[in-house]
Amino acid sequence: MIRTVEAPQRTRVIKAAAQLFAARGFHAVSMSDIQEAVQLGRGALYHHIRSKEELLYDIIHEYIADLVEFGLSLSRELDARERVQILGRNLILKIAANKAELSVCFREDHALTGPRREEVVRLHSTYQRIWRDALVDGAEAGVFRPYDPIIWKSLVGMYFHSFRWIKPDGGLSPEDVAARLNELALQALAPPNEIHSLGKPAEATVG
Amino acid sequence: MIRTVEAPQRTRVIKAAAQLFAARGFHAVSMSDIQEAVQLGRGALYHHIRSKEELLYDIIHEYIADLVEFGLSLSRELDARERVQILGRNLILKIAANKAELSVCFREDHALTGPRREEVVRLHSTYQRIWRDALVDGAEAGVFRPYDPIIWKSLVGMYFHSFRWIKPDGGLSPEDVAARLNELALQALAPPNEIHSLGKPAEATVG
DNA sequence: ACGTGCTTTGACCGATCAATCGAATCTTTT
DNA sequence: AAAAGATTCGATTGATCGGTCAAAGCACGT
Repeated sequence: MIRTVEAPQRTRVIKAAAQLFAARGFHAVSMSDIQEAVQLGRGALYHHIRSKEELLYDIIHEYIADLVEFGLSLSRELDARERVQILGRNLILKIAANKAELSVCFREDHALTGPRREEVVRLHSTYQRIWRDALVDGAEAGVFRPYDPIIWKSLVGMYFHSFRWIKPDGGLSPEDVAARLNELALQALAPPNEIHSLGKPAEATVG
Repeated sequence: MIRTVEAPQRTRVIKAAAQLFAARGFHAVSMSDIQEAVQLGRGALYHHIRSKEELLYDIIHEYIADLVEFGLSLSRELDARERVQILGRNLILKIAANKAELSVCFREDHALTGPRREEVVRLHSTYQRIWRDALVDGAEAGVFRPYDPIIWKSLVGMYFHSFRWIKPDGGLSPEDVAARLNELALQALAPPNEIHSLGKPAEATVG
């Protein structure tokens, strides 16, 4: 058989597993399901991964680490409103582009145990702190309402939750979805009883 | 042994199962775990329930049906802003009062199969439609920005997501949490470039 | 004392789980 | 062509899964 530059098996396994985990949940997917999806024997499958849980860890870690990396690369010099828009746009585009993987990130993280779980929890809170910093800075600059942890959790949750209903190839492009969510968030964040133009949509690129 | 009016075993089983399902996820909890939690033998446990999945269904159905019932009881004559506040308050209070059960409602519904799954999906979309109607009515009345399904999904998702971080007995009372979320939502919903007083917090009681 | 009906027990069932292993096969290098 | 390394296979392991069953325990009315 002619070997084209097809994706290495390990990548195939990870991608197939992510789809299955997202659709049915980690514990509802058996290794036999995965082996059937990638058309490999039992031994071949375990030649590419160490265990079922590590397979889950690899999926989750890769994508959360990616979000964190992007967030940390943002300069705190930027206007808080712009920062929120850039963060929001990046998050929504990532979710739309890798729906299964990020669904797993947000829904199946509790299936991890021990050090793997701790590491993911750490990354998760690091990412949320990035958002929190933007809200705090914006409050101090007077462009956002006073910082409130409830608002913080709610707003981030609103973005996160989009993995449940986003249709990557639906009528509305992910760019549009991100823009509308950002507009909603910025209006919600504005100091009460104050009008201010919402500022042009962020033009920053997403890694 | 003196038989006081202790909760019937079935209720104990359902409550314990809800805690376990919420903490670890449906498929990660074995019947042995539940039997250990309620201190019953295998047979006694199955004397009170029909199957593991029906146990999950009972938990989910009861609480979603409760939300739907409350929502349907709301008169469409009410001002849309007030309706959103009443719906939001009811939802948050229910989540705070029954965190485990509602976490299961929102996170473990995909573990159901067949007709049970369909029924829960039906209830779920009925409840979301109640919210949608409020947004549509508010838009027509001019008190909300034009209706947009993305805003609809995002707002409802924001309320839903609170089950992840709410602490029922934390420093902030569920009433306060609901009030703040409602204020955030109403400001987000207001027509852009318009000031208007947000209206007094709803005083309606919650069933 | 006796029977009746609800509740509990724990051994037990077949199915399925994640993971292992030695051997076979294919690819690449020498 | 021969050796070396990477990849695949599928039978197999022991543990655990959800669920069943016949028999026993128990409270209570008669």
